[in-house]
Amino acid sequence: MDKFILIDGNSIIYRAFFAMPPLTNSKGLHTNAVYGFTTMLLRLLEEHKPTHVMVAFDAGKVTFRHEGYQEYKGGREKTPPELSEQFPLLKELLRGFGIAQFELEGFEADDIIGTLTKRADEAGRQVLVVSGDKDMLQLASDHVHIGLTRKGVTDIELYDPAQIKERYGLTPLQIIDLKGLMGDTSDNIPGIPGVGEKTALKLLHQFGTVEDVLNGTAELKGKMKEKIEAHAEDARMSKQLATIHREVPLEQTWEDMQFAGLQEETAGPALAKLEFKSLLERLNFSGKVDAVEAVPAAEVKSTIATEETIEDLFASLETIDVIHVETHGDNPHQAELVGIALGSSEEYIFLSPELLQSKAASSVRAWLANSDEPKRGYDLHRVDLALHAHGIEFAGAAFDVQLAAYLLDPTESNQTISGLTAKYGLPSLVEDDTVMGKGAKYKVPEVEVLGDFLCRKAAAVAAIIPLQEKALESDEMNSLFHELEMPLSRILADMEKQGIKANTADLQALGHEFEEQIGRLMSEIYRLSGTEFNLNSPKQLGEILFDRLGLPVVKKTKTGYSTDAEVLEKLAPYHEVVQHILQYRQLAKLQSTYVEGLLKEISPRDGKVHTYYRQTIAATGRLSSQFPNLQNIPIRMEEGRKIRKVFVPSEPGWTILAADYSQIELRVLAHISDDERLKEAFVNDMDIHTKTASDVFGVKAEEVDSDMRRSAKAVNFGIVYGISDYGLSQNLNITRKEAAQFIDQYFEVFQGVRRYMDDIVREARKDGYVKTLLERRRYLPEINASNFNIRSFAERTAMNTPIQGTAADIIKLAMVQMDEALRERNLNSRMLLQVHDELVFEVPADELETMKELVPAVMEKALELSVPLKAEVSYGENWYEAK
DNA sequence: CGATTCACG
DNA sequence: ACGTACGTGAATCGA
Repeated sequence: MDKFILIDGNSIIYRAFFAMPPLTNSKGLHTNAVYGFTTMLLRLLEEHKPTHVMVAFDAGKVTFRHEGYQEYKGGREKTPPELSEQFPLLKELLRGFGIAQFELEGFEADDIIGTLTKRADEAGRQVLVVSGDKDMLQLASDHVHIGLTRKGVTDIELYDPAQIKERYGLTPLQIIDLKGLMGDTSDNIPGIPGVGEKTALKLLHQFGTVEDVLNGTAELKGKMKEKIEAHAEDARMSKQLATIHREVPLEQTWEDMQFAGLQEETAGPALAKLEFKSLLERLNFSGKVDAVEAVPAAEVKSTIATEETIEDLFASLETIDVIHVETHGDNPHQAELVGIALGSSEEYIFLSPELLQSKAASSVRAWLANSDEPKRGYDLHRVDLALHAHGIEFAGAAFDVQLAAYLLDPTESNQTISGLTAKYGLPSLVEDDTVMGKGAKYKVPEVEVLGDFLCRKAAAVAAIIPLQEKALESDEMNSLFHELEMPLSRILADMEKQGIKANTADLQALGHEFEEQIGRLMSEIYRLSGTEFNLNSPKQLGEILFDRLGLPVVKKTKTGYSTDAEVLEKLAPYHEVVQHILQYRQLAKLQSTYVEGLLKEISPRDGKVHTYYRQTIAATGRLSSQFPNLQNIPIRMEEGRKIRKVFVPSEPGWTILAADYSQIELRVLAHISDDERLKEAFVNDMDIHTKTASDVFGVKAEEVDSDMRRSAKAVNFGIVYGISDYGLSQNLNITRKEAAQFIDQYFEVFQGVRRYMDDIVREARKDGYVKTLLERRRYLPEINASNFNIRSFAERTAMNTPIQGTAADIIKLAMVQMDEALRERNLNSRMLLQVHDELVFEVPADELETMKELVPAVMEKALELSVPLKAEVSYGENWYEAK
């Protein structure tokens, strides 16, 4: 016999949300309510083995109930965004489960269920209704049983008419009268004030219905009588509101609810996507996305090559397009090679580093170096550098799984191969740590284990690729990936291998200068504070300044007194020592990070520093630089700027040439906001801060003084960062109110910018992500957070990311085009560094004139915007001179 | 290993 | 009322 289960979706997900502790997936999406719902659902399916299941949802904001009573559900708190974002997740999961979902514009879930149960009564079908709402009891009959959640969601109490009688002494229909008298605060149904469940039950036992109670008030006396007579109309209306509508125009039929049991192929991926690992296990589902495409780990064929077998093995592989090179060590220029696996789909061979270096593997090395042999793998940029460091050339990177993962979600922190197999529901991979250990315990296992492990990694990469290709296609990032990031990855590797020459002797000399000054400052500070202590310890410094010297506390940190530069500036007038501490801090930073730090990074082999650009870190699409960081070499302060003198050309007679974009972020903003005033400023190549000041303060450009320009500059920065009055007030040291006025005036003038800021936040709320001009995306799961701070942060990010990210897109384009231009013209000049809006080259004397024109020209036409891009070029004997 | 500070765009 | 400007990496201290 058929068994039907009808679930009140809204009611249950609400219950689940408040019953479950907070739970978020790796993307930051809340999943606790869906989780609670799912556990309840699975239990129902197991216990009742239904043949038909349906989940009903409310649809539309205004229901017919509002027509008679505007305040219906009025007092109710707005659905928390942490819950709202779970509705789409639940609906997708139900699709994966093959469970019908009904909704009807203008009606609530209980009306749909009311209608279906009436039909069930008429047709004699056995139905179970599941809800968290007691109102549902009014639907009970011999055919219709009601399951109400009890504490939490998985515990369900079943009611038939007999049990309702036992519990309340009422018939199912009298449940409506009960609510008519009591009301319901959660739905803003008034009822009769002062009448709770006890009184209402007594009245109903005595009279029967609301109408009978109202007609029979003569039999009552005292306060009770007065209250009921005064609120008779409320009671009638409340009863009406509590009555479930049982005749809605529902087109779906019983057939539409058929449930054939959970299918692993669809339910598994749905659960995997939500990261409900415990439920996958409970159901014994692997959670793989597609049984056909997935490579069962057990089927990977791995062969360990030896000097004797490598030639034959290599030749016997039909196609080789996947490689996995395992390296060890953070700095790819110094990384050890652990092993290499190559092959395709399910068949791989493994080579030890020794074998790869040996004469026997020369054809493998030739294949690696051949750019016409496309290679797909994980973090090929690192592979390229690590192999290069061991004298093995690498070319032909065609698909980098890490880079694709970064584009698909640049904030994903676990972009490892095993993280990706989990994300895509592929057969799981043993963690690196498990096989090799980590930190001091790191140990390469014996070759059989290692070879098998690396071949499995390669097979996992092969399985991930088609899924990423699909995702890149649907997110419209094919061109960004294949035409920008992949080519750039090779260019970065070239720049890093090339390196930039650093003059060790000059750097050491500078270090001696700093050393001397630091020594003087230290003794002076100790003398003035009357004691010796560890100046590098903010904790000890705080004790000296605030406890011993009694200076006023300006700001505190989580752990104690704050002693940062901003605080010290404010303390300077109180005590002579503070100025010295500021100077000490500055020099100590230069000494430890830029002199000592840089000296450690100069390669003894070629006297150069080889940084490593990370292409998959910054959430906005920027690069970052490590070992050493060459994107934060001092420039703002003269003492620090001297560090730049040690960066020199690597060939005698050559020149360092640098070109930087002028105001690229504000130009990007002018383009994407389409603000007429801002565009006009750039079309006419005006000084943007002066222009902003003159517009905002309403004075002529000539009348803008340095203070006004400074304020305007701060506002422009604020705009790019996603402005807030608080941030601006901090920066300009003015009150929040004044800052707010500034911002208002700015938006009054630059109305297109205001519109952009409003639109982009709205877009982020709607889509859950923002995009750059080249379709790079960044998800902002916190854009709907209820916490003000968290939400505000996401809103500023929504405003800033398209600007910073598009600027990053543009300079990356310029780098790819610059690389082509150098090749086309057979130039020997080399691109060495990128510093977000600046490119640094070394240029032979006979190419200087060409490069002075070429570099800015390429940068300026990298991407056409509605305003011109401007690049300014300079050159000299070292990086300091190229200013 | 987290917190603090500070260098850059 | 809420209390942060956006994006990074490196050095140092101290639990």
